[in-house]
Amino acid sequence: MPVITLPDGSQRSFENAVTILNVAADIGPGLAKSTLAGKVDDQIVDASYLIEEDVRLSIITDRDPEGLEVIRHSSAHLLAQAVKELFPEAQVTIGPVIEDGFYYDFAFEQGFTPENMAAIEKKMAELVKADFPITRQVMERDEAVAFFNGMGEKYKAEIIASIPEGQEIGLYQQGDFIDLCRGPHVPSTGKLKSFKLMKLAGAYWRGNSDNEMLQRVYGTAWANKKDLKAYLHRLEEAEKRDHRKLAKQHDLFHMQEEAPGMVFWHDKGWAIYRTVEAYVRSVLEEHNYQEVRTPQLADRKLWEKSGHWGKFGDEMFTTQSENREYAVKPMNCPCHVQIYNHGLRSYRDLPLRMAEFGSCYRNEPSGTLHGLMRVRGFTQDDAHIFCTEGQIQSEVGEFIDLLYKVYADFGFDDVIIKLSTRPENRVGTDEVWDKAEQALETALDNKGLEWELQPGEGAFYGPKIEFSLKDCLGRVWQCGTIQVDFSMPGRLDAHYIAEDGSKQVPVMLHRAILGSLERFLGILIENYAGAFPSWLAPVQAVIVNITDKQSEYVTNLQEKLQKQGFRVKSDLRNEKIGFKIREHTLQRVPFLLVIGDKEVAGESVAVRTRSGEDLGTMSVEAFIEHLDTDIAKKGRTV
RNA sequence: GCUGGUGUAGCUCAGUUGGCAGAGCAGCUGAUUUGUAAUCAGCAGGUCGUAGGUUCGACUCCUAUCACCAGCUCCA
Repeated sequence: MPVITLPDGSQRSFENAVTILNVAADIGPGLAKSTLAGKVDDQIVDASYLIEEDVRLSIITDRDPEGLEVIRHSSAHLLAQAVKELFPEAQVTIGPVIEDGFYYDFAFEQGFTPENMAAIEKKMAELVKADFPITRQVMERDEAVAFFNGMGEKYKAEIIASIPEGQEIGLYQQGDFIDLCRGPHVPSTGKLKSFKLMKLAGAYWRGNSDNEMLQRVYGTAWANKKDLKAYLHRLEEAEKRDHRKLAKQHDLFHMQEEAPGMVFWHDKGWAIYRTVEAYVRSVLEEHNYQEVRTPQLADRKLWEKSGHWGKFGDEMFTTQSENREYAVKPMNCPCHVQIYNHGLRSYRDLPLRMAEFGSCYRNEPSGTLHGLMRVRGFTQDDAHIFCTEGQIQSEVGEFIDLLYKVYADFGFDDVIIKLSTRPENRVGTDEVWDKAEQALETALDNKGLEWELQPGEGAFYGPKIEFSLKDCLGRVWQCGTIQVDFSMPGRLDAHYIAEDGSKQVPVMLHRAILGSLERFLGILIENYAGAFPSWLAPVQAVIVNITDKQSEYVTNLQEKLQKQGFRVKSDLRNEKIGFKIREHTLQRVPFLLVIGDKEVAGESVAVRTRSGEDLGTMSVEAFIEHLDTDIAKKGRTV
């Protein structure tokens, strides 16, 4: 005689065991109709789940986040059912829920075409209309393996075979389609109404590139048509912020076939780049970094000694001259050690912070190139801190503070932090790794930051913290990093004389705040959708005349502002004022200074912002003050 | 690198069954001297990514290749 406690604290008791659907029906027919699943003592289960004891229960409908998750999960199954009906020879594998949707991987030799996708989507709609009940049954593991093998579903059988022995296997059936699944699912296919197949892609079986490639179908699914439409609209809006699109519209940079993965910066894009670089340089000076410059090419022997050749040789560009083989530098660290090694270092010199806007080239696989985000030629705001083991903790702490200050200046506060720890293949003793990992972890925790652990993802020489930002479509790109390195200083013979006169090997911290300037600019462009705050804007103001009569005043004013260091252009074209305003507003110039006879007479400017706001007529000095204040704010939102 | 898709004017995109390569915007020329998001008229603009092939004839069909796009793998 179960007593069921509902979220509002009310209780219902039943004579016999009841399903969640029964309880919902007992509360009201409307609720029963919209019931998708239930949460029994914090565990999400099917609506058909039989309650036999006293429990706490929440009914889950499409209004609950958990309900949406169930919808997406069931949508993946619906997709699989549709595929199996249209292409019986395709084998099912896995179909998880992801952000905003789901996907399902199929083993299907001939591959799907876009036309197939349309047919599959149509079939899914038919299956929804048929409203098949979705039922759960349980099998023993070995029985389930035999069952799926019997159907020719060898991938499913393989998945089940990897589940620990003796465990029960949950199977879900809808129509003739049966799939292994931990569930839960919606009660029937008719509950799935707002979905859309989005894209088709290859994906390796079990995420391993040594395995065969499966066909992955991505879809999105929502509680209702309105949410689906809103999502598609959101996607469209996000795509308008794509930095590659904005680069064309705002004439920032371009790339072309002859130099894949390399950037041709146009003057407006380069103006932003230069501002960013100058800003970072000033920050480095404030924080006692020395700036250096090292060669683009170095003899292969250096890279062999540093370990790069052995591990990353495939991704290095090489060239030769007079029987010597050179490699274009993919990283700056070996070169920085060469500067460190020039002369005898004392413990008094440590920590020694050596920075470079290091121009690097890496021959990245063609399929990984992506606008400014993943390129072959890039510049890092790289630095290496040579220090003692005892200094690691404070150096890492200081770096994190610095990074957050810089990110805030650029208007970023949503930073994704990951800590990657010791991989299987590594150098150094466990004690040293313990210390290094502990140092990074403690530094993060001391700042009260939230971070995700990535076990085994560290570099072979030491653990690392990654700081990532998202692009317009929510894709995550690593920007900043700090890595502890116990290996390279020793390999490259770096030493210092300790307090007791002994010769010691320093620890090296690899660190970058922005990461690659190219990638960071890509993120910046998308973050601001091309409307840069005035400290970054390639053109901070455009002066426009109403008629030819004001040309001289405009030219003089432009010169005056340029002399004060502002990036100012004038537009003297014989066009109507509305036309000019439209053009410069679309170019997202922060301020437009309109000059007519009145302004000439009053030695003033009429100021209009790119958002269409009219700041009125003011003296030139007042505008300069306004612009100065705006620039000083940088990208900070508070 | 792998799977799928896409490549036509500076940009955004049409181009039927294989039969003379199109539009809008931008550009140029002229008129217009204009007060806060598009003034009007005219003129130009192309080896249809590249290389082969099929065909009387290829932007269109086939093969290869390069680049780009989405995803996977990778990312020191």
